[in-house]
Amino acid sequence: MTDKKENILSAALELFANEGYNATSTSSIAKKAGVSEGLIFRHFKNKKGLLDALMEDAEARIGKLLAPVIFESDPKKAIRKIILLPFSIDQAEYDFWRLQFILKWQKEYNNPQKMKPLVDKLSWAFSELKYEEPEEEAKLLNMLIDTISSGILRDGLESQLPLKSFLLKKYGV
Amino acid sequence: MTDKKENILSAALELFANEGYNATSTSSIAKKAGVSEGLIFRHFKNKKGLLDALMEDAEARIGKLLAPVIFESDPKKAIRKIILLPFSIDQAEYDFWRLQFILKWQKEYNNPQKMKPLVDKLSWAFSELKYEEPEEEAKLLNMLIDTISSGILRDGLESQLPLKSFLLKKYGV
Amino acid sequence: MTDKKENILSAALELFANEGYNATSTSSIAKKAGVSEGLIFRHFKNKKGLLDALMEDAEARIGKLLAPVIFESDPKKAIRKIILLPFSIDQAEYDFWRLQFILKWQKEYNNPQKMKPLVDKLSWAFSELKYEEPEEEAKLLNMLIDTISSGILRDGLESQLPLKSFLLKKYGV
Amino acid sequence: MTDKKENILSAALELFANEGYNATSTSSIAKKAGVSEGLIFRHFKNKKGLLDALMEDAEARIGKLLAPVIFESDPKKAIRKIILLPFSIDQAEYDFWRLQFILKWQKEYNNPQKMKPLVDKLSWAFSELKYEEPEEEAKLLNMLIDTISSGILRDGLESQLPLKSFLLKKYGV
DNA sequence: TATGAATGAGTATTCATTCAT
DNA sequence: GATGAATGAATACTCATTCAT
Repeated sequence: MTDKKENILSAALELFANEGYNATSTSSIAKKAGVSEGLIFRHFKNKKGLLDALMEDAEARIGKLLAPVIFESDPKKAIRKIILLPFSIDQAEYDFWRLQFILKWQKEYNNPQKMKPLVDKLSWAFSELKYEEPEEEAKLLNMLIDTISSGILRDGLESQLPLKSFLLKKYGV
Repeated sequence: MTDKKENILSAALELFANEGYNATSTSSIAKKAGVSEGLIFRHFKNKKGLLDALMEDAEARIGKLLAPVIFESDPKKAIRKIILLPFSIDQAEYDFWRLQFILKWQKEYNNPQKMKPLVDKLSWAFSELKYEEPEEEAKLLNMLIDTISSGILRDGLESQLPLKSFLLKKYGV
Repeated sequence: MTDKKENILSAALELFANEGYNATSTSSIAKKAGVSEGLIFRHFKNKKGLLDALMEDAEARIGKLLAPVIFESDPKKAIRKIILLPFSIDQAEYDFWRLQFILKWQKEYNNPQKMKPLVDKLSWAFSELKYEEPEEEAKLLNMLIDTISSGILRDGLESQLPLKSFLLKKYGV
Repeated sequence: MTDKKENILSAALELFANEGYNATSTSSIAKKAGVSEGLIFRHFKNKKGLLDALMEDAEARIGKLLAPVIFESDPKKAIRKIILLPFSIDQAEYDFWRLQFILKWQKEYNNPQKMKPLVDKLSWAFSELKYEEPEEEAKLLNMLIDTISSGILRDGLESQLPLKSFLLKKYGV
């Protein structure tokens, strides 16, 4: 991938994540990326194609994020790692994750299955730990993770920090 | 408030909630409301003024929703009522609530304090019930309510229904 | 029809007829018409809609042109009038007719039937005059009219003038 | 001439003839020719240069077409051959001829003299056959040839076929 | 109050063309 | 000779907004 193409992608990510997809003009992307506006359309079919490219990246990134969790064989450690996930989001990736959350509200991009592996892992862990309704427990914790993440992305890490130790204690992990 | 003004407001609500604020043109609002485009600007300073009007409505509506909960004096019943809140959202108000959730991602409209009374009430209830860390418990449950609500608005009521009895049982209410 | 709408139509006619449809930009039309570019799209769905509006006008104009010929009951006089048609095109209507001829080469607008009434009239006239193959004669003369017209529109009236008396003599009218 | 250059020329011919010069983008030519867009500009100064190249070809082709007619020493046979010309256009050359006719409406390329040799030959033939006004007769027949040709190119060979024998009979050739 | 004509800045996208490789 | 990245101006069209009526 050429330099300029990457510039476009990262400029678009930043703008989409902070201004919203519709509020971001291709001209502003070009300006921020330091390229001509035309170049965007040589590399991507159209504005939506640019968003799609960003979202394909996403799948890979999500996989990479979840890997160390999925392969944890100790259920308690797994739960612990999962609880810690949102608190360890790299600031450099805030834009990326913000975009994911924003797009959940765009029908076309809302995919509740995206976090399936995580819920499955939690389900397994709670089952190992003899919880009565492991699946529901998993869904619940997953939801908390989700909301904490969005809280961090919107209001900053500190806003959610108190919940960290509280959750770890609550789940005894 | 005249008929036409109300038409504009409800057309705008529907479109903002489903297409997004930026993706909605004033001309599409006018068409859906059955009025001339000019009239929108007679009633509202500009497009943003229309959104603001919608959001002022919001505060009143939220108050009305929370009232029966806030005045509940039995802590268990209060928690129960709060858990049941998202499951009782009137379908006719989906658009309204969708818009609230979407706008959380727009810096200007993100106001984490909006649900403060609810968190306070939960805090009080958990305190009454001698929970060790009532404030954190309150935050947590509030978050769950939040995520369940957004799940319902995005994926439909049924998608979240299993959590209802599970939560009630979990909190023993 | 408002003034400005008419301005747009006549500017478009002039430009389409002289530069060609594709070579004419909506911005040049707006400039020539002395209106904002946006106004074009309020009055006409799009650039093609503007062309279509021009072409609807056309049908009426063609009708008006042919009327005095169609109702001529003397066959010789009919033929004479028809031969004289191209030589009497009002200079003010050159653009209009140029456009008709240019568009013949655009599949969508090529309609060989447009001049049907004229061919029919000629057919009748030659039949009255006991020509052996009146239909073929009609087609032939119609073709000559057509080519003379396009010659006049392209190279000016004088370029075709010698043919006038020659044709009248040839057909004895 | 290299393969690729020829590819470009024939792709351009096809597109110019069917979509029009302005409606044809250099990118579409490149795609159809199976070459890079840049190559077009290595072989031709610019888009117009490509059209010019096509038109230079034209002169040669017209010459080749007229040769057997010009050297016919029998006046009747000459007229016959000329009448038959449009009916013998090779289908493979339709695009080429369509382009000639379309460009007649573009001032820069309109050249009424292009068919001069043919008119001269007809003039000579009618003169030999003692027609009263051989020059006007020649112009007339040339016009018919012209219109028949354009009719064939637009509406197909069959549309003009009935005129063939009619004309031959009419001119007794 | 309500309309609808009108605007000018802005939109995504396409265009012909250049240039380093 | 040939490519493909890159450009900047132009394109058709949309937008929020104003204003005379």
